[in-house]
Amino acid sequence: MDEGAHLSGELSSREAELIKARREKLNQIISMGVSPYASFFASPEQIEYSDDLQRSYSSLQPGASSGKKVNLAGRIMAKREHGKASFIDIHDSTGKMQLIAREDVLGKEKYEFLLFLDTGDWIGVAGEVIRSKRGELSVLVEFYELLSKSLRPLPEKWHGLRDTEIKMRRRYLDLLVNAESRKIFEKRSVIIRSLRDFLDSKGFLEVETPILQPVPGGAAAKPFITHHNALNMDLYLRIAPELYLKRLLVAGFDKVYELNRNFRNEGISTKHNPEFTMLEVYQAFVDYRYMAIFLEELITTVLSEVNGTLTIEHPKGRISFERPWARMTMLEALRLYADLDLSLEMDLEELREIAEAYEVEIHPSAGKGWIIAEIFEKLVEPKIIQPTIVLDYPEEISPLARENPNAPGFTERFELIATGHEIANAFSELNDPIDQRARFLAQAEKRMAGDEAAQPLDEDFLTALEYGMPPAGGLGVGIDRLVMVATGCSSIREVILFPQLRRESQGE
RNA sequence: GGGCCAGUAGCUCAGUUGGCAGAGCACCGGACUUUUAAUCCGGGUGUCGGAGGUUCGAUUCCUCCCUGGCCUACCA
Repeated sequence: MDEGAHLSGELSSREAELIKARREKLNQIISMGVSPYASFFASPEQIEYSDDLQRSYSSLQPGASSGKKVNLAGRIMAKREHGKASFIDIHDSTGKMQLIAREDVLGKEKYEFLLFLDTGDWIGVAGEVIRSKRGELSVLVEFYELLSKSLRPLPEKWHGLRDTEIKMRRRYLDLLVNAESRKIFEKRSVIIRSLRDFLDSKGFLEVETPILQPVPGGAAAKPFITHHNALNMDLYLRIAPELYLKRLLVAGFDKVYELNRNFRNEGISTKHNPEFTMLEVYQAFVDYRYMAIFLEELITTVLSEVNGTLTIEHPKGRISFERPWARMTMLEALRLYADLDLSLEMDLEELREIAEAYEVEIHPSAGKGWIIAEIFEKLVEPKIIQPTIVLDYPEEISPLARENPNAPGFTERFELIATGHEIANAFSELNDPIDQRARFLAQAEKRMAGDEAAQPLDEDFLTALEYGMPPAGGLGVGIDRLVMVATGCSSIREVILFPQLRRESQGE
């Protein structure tokens, strides 16, 4: 026995008793010759949804009968027994519908069997749409069929399921009883559909590139490693699809995107899940300034569609995504938010001291650009609550971005920061194969110096670049983060259906 | 990795300055033909996260462990 007993299958006596009672009912049902797991109830087009019924019969008066017979299927969520007439709430995917069961309609035997069923059981019913005397739209049950017997008790109906551990480990229970949780994932679906619609309407091609990559590139992160037996080679779960999408630019696709799952073998937190969803978009012949406008349009379109407004009530305050968003360079942001005047002209030592003074830890191999970015991330990023385009990231930490001709040592790169987090990242893509090789070699030096996340040289990618990649803007949007912003959630686990958790302890 | 907080019935939560463990919902039995957190009557179902320790006695105090949350670090 261990702390996870209630989750890991060993049962305390109370739970065992509840389950035992339901199993006994199950046996009783079987012995009556009734299938507890019927294969089907009706064809899909014959089954109504509860919210459709609510709309269609909105004018039906209390106490009135519609004369219309419908089929409905759902899960029993509540029973109110009143002797010879009872009320049963069932939930389908769209919401709740009340069933009215009457002994004089069903006959004694069928009536009693219906009430013998438990909350959690799935049933299909047929009957007339009526409105009860108290005004609740209902189906007067004339026929029903048990579709699936539930063998475990549901969480409480009024408070729902609060325990965050059970919510995440048994997300189906959370979604089953907590409408707010369901709403988050419905919104997530709307967001993703809206992103696709937007990109498709702009003529982008949706593509799929390898998740198993021989060289994990396109971002600075530690990868998961796996092995292909037949080829006898190690492969990496991608940390980003970037280098493959750029190969497609070389190929001549000038507008491509991939909604992709990335995998990074790093810490788990309220902002990090080992696998997360990213949208990457590449468009030829544009630069990062264009991508900033593109991003504004993309995000505002999606937010309007999902929320009907560009204002979001967030734990960190009211956020407005009205355009145009603030724009500033990283150095300007450091001046504005941290009152720090930094530049690449300063000595490395001086920058190190400033970092130390603000308790910003830096990697021993970090150069000036990296240190400036570190200071920005620790001191400034959390303070940027309203959407802000932060421009010109140091070249040292941007090995795939084009250098900014107006700001030596910096690149044409921006991130969208909001609610104190990075939401999106974009640059004018580096398409010079000679420069790209040099950047990779600089990364290799960092790797030698102990920076595990430094980007490895991808010879095959360089070969592609040598054939000629058109100038292009690239954009990555963290979809989980975007959903967090759109739904006002402050933990990434709330917007991922099955977030990664520690394995349940097996006990001692 | 470090700090703080939490874990009590199937669920949501009280509580015990160390002395037989509590409520609501759910569940079981009964009444009820219009309820909707139905109501009424009766029933408490538990290894108080786990293992040790202190004690006449530990769910309560101590130590360690497990799991989760928040903060922090890491994730440039």
